[in-house]
Amino acid sequence: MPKKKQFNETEVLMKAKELFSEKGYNGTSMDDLVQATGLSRSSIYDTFGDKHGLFLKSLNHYRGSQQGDLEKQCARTDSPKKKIRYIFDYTIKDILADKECKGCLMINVTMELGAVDKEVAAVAVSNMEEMEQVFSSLVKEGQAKGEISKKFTPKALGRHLYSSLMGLRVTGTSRPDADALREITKLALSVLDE
Amino acid sequence: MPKKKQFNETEVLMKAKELFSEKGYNGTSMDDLVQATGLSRSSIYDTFGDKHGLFLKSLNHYRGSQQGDLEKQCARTDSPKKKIRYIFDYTIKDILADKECKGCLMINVTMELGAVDKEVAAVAVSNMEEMEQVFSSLVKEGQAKGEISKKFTPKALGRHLYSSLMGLRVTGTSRPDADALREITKLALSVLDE
DNA sequence: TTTTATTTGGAACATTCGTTCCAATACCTA
DNA sequence: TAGGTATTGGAACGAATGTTCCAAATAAAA
Repeated sequence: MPKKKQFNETEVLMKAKELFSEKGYNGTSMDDLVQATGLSRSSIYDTFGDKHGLFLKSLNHYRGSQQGDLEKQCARTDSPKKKIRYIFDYTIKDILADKECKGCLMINVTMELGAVDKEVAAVAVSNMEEMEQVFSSLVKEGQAKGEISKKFTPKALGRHLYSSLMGLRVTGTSRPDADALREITKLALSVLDE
Repeated sequence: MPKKKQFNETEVLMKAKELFSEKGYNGTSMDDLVQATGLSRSSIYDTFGDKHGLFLKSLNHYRGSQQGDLEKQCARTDSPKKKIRYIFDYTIKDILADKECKGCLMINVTMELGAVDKEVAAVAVSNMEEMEQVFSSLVKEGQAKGEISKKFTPKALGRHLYSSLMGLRVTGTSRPDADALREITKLALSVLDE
């Protein structure tokens, strides 16, 4: 009996992500969202509750898609060390493909809202810990295989790698220079060698 | 003949910096600024032009004070390598002293506004290049003295160090854990050794 | 003390904000 | 095809936004 929704929720979340990335949370108005998504206020409020609800859904969807990209890169090889390298390489590609320099939604809103929006802060921490865990697991594997130096613990290296990846994104958003980003990656990953 | 200004412009810029850091540019209202600074709208508009003008002055003042802190740390020793270490140590202290987790104004607004505010983007790039230059000069000196490994060029190390410092700030703002930040610093600086 | 230039407080402005509401529409089921 | 339910568009809301304006207050100079 009910009429089906005329839009694809995922597409809406992706368009919202674009807007929030470019203009920030507070810089994006409901009008912007209505225009960009093409649907009406009623539909947005009915589906997502309010602006903050849409934003959080958009943020979580972005997080999921990032994780998907990451797994895709890891699937390209069996070598833990190469997986790490592929993650960094992919991030560089991602930065360079972002012509408007919108940056990474997760980092952007953590910096914009982290101090005042506890929900956002919690998502950021959760994401960070998850990423550190991913890296430290890869390091552990790599060390067992003899690919990665045992000079530092997996935990320390996991933290270092994630922190370096964030630094790369911040640097790359301000100055999307391929050579510089590759150089930074090279040095960040050099602690895995020898 | 003229009546003197009843307030200290620097103090106003510092209070504005606190607000912009905590709530972001778009999240900070003129009302917030009036309340926090204690002066009236007229005085703000007469002195700084408008909200954006006050914001830019506040951002540049913050940049200057950061540079001052940096020089202070460097003055503590003659060793270039130790200067670099002191900069990182001071940054960790700075992060841990920030109980509300407001973060670094420069990074925050670069992430919030970088894509839409060209003036902010330009300040961010200028700051980044200046910092990279500071680091690479220190590296060059350190390499000449034999304190720092010559495995990588000063330019590459300068970029790496600044990027790592940004990563440290992003990580530390979400999770201000002293041990983790020290560990990250240790690995970031390990490329200077041997 | 008087004059004068400047700052100051607070009211007022138009605009934009996020949100709500309702009538009209459109789809699915029977 | 007819009925009923959920979606949809757009008008409308009050609150908050950044900004302007002017009269009153004030400190320095004459």
